[in-house]
Amino acid sequence: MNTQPLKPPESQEIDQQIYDKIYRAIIEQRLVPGTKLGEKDLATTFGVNRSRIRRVLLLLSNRNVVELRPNKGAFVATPAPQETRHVFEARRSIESTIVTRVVERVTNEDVRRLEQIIKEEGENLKSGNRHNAIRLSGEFHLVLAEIAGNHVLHKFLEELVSRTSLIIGMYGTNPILDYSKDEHSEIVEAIVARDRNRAVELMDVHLQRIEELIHLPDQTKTKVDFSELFANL
Amino acid sequence: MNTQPLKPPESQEIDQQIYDKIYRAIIEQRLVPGTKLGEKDLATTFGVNRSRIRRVLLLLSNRNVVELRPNKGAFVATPAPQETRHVFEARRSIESTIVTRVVERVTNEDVRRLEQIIKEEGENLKSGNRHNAIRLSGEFHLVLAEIAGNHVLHKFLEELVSRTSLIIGMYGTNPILDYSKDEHSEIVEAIVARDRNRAVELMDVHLQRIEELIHLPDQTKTKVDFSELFANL
DNA sequence: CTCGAATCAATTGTTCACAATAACGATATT
DNA sequence: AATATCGTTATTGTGAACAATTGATTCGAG
Repeated sequence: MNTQPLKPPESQEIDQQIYDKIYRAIIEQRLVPGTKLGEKDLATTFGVNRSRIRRVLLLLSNRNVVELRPNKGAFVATPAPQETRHVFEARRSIESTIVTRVVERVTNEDVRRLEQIIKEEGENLKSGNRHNAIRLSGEFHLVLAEIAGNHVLHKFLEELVSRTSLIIGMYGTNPILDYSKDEHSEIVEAIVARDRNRAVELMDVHLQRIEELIHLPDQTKTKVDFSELFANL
Repeated sequence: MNTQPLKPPESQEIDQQIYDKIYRAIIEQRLVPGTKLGEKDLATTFGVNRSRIRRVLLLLSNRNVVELRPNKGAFVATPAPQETRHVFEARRSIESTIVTRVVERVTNEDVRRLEQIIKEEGENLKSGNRHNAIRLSGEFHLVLAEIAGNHVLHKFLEELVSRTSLIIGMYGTNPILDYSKDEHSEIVEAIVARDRNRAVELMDVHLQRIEELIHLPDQTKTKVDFSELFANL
């Protein structure tokens, strides 16, 4: 299958491959928030020049997956607790539109694809393969965006899903994934039934439930403002 | 006012300034879609190294404001006609949420700010300063996003507004700007009256009207698929 | 022993020269 | 006259050397 000519990969494609690998490692939580991403290390492991890595890290930071601290290097992003509200509000806004379009456009083939993902979600969860389970639970939402047929919303949701994954990695509680599979099933049911209102409502509730299971850190511990604290001492 | 120490600007800030200047020139339609952005030219005009320009152009392309064609260089993005639907659907989705939040949170100070923008819109339109009028009509929407207080949605809308500007630059018809000022006024009225439904509806209609005034090119002329055309000849 | 300064190693950031590619134009060929 | 071929020039892309910054360690003074 297409062995002989083997055109040399375009420079852009190499970048994309490296980008995807780092991106995936992060959203699968193989790389936890705060992990340092040294340029030299990455360059040697991917067998490329350092400048290529820098370019990829710049783009990842532009999508809030990586944090670039000047003169310190790149780190897996550590989203602030306050971002949670914003990310989930944005998701509810965008995914409500997506679900609406999906109900209008979905084909039998699409439904099969969604059900396949849900099935794999269950399998990976049961077998304890958390990395795959996490990725698949995000994948479900992204496939919906694909079916909706709006590239712009798809791209936005991609960013939101990855940020959600980081937030869960930092503040998430365990059972978040446990219910996802069933809730995804319900959503697909409503879609198949062409019940727009129910599908949108279920998606909304689904996202709300996840947000509620995020355990924001105790403000008293983390958000100490020293300048104010020591002002009168 | 803070003249003496004059700390040397951080490297990141220089990048940001250059980014902003190019970005602004594009959304104000001083640089029309398709214009070539030569690295050397930009580097000399901004008095910086070429690598800095490359970095900025990479980020601009990542936001769909600039198009990077390999080995050819950077060009002001030329959005495809099909993108129009996607961009406007995304805008309606996001801005409906934004308006909802604004109705809940708006202060008198905010209202004054919005009215100021609308006033300037009118002035610049009347005096024929199209560049400023364009920027301000986008600014109105971005200030709403600010008032809504959601950084994520604000960032998304920033990208959508700039893409809208490019689309209008390519396919827009003249009277698009003429009604904007009045429609913005109506929206603010509804916001002040805390009438959520009306505000959302007005925003929706406003965006729909703009989309309708975009004159997509005649498919018969542009979208000639030669491979299909000559298949049986 | 504690604190602080100085040195050193490692990493990030910048610059610049060179390689690769595309664009252009002139000349040659049919 | 239209097209092809070749060489020249200009522009983009890459890599490696160099500079700057961080932070870790050592050493010495109090």
